[in-house]
Amino acid sequence: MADRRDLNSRPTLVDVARSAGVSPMTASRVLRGEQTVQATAREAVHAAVARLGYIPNQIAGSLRSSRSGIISVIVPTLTGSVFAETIRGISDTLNEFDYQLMIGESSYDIEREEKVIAALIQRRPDGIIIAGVKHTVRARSLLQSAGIPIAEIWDQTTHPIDSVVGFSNYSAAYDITKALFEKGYRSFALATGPVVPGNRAGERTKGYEAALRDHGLSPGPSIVVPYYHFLDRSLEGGNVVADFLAQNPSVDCLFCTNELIAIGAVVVSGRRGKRVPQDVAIAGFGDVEATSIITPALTTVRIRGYEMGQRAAGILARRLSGETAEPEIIDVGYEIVWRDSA
Amino acid sequence: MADRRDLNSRPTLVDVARSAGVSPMTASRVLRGEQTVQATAREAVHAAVARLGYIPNQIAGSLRSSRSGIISVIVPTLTGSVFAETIRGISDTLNEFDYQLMIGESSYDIEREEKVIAALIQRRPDGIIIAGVKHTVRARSLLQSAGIPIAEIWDQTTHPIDSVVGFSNYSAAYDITKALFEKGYRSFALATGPVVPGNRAGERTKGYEAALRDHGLSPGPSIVVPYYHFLDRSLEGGNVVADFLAQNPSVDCLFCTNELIAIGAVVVSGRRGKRVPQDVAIAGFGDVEATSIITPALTTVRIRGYEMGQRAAGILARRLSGETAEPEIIDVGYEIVWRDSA
DNA sequence: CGATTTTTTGGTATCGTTACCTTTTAGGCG
DNA sequence: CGCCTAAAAGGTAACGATACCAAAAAATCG
Repeated sequence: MADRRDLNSRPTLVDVARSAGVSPMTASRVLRGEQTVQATAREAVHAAVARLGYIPNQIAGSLRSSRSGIISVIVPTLTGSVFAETIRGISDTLNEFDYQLMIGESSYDIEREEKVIAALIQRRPDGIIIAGVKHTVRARSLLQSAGIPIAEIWDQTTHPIDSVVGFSNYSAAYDITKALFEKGYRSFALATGPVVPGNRAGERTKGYEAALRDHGLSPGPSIVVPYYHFLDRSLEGGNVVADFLAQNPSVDCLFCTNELIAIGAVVVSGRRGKRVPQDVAIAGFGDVEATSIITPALTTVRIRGYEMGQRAAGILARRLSGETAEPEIIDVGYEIVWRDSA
Repeated sequence: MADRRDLNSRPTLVDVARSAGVSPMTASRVLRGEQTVQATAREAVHAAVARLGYIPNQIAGSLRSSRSGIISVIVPTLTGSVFAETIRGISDTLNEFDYQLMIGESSYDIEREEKVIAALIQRRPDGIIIAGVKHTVRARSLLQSAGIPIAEIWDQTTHPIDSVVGFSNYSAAYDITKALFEKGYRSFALATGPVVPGNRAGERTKGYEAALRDHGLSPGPSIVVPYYHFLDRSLEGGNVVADFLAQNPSVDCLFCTNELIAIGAVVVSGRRGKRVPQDVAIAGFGDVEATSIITPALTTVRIRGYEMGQRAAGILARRLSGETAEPEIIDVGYEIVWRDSA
């Protein structure tokens, strides 16, 4: 006996309508929850749906209505909880509005980001949330001409594509560096992820350097940690930074532009017998959950990752429902959190 | 002046074809990389695409070809790195095959999981990867009748829906408990996430209890930590477990069915002056990155999360390319990792 | 109770691609 | 050089839903 599933494929809305004794349009209205259908017809349709095991084909619906119900999110990485928090914020908010999330990873590389954007736009998302404000020229133009609301997050910029929900990475780095100076540290060093002018690590580095300059210090030694070493099981990033500190024994305060680097540095330094903050103070940037479990606990800049996701998703949802029409620029700020490492 | 974007909307493949002086079918072939098009035509199409800024509408393509290029993934949570590793494995593998990821969160709730499955299936994914083997009846039937390859991961089962890539949570818990017994511990306690018969926490609990029984011990006291406290910034889960340990001072070995609970327990216990493992040994389950940064480092069961994602994605990709037709059952195993906490 | 308005329902065309089949063109060969 | 086969290009219809408009049914009213 032949396989049923191959012969008669999935039922369509037309099958449901026929089985319910109504027109396809009426069935469609019932399934979309329109309130203009008589109770009897409505029940007949629901019964037919159950009887046939009908599952709407949203691809067809999307094509006709040009609404896909998809929001695309592009983040540098899914590793670690830095952006996971943001994605949770987006996801929690979007669930209320029946949008689905489609996630792309740019791997901290704007060329790759461009490819990801191109791939995602072909799926005609109703909106895009993208981490960062630094993109390739073509990526910008792809986003701009997509004709959908865009929210750039995790940064501020004077030239937004559309809406922005972020904070000033420059100011945050400036402020914590200044605060560390005021606390008495004088010999600074920097550990950062790869710097490209305009990216987050770059902005933070500039803020750090400006704060030192404004207080009469020159930027101390610095080290770049590749992103895939930010925090791996082997603590390779931490080792690299600890080596760097060993080579620069006069440094009394290490600022890390990235929380995962700071965590690695604290843990490895501690294991090598360096006392934090007595021998060297360490400050981070980001305040992820893992920060709370290490000893000493990390002095850092708290970033509102979940909130940025939530608000960006809210902006898109409101734009898409027609509730608002204007782009929004939101600064969620940041907060310096003093703990034990500096 | 009216907004251009509203008047002349996006160019379509027909526009590209006209502009290139070929038929839509030829243009379509070029864009899909079919090798049966003459070089001159191919170049003309590419030129037209660039000229018009054409972006393919994959929704239309999907409808016609009934291939969406989407793989749906359903995980209990995006929080923490437990499933993030798996998602990375999936994402890395899928990128090679031009599939996009669509992620749903079930929040450790099979009723919610059912809703998520229903929502995702309407988008007609080409395959589904789902964490866990315990589903509602309707969820199972939805998955089964979807007519697409399914991979259940993170578990083993005697009644797979289709393919399975996992390990035996029961055996893993049994083995580590037995090993702890052999190390000399005699007074056990359990900290677990919510247990539902058949879920991962339940299987691990059963393995733990069976091992104790087989060695002549009765299961000691136990405590359930709600999943949203697994590891939050406030270490609430850790506090709850530390309180529990304080009330049960005779316990010499705590087994946690969840790595995040174990991390919280180790950190909070340490801060409260309890010596681990001298006063109480603690063992975890999962071996996430955060495990490597706490003191004492955690004795645990290493789970191959990344590998499970990779292999599940590989299975689907091979099924979809027609390379294989049969479901695969893969046991990726596990490994007991002795560190300092037990 | 008939005319008019309002509410429900239905018919038709269409979204933008690609499957499938046919026609045209190029290539191979005695 | 013509015939036959293979390769390339094109025409048409269809995927399954919904937008839009028209028709039918029900409700309202003088």
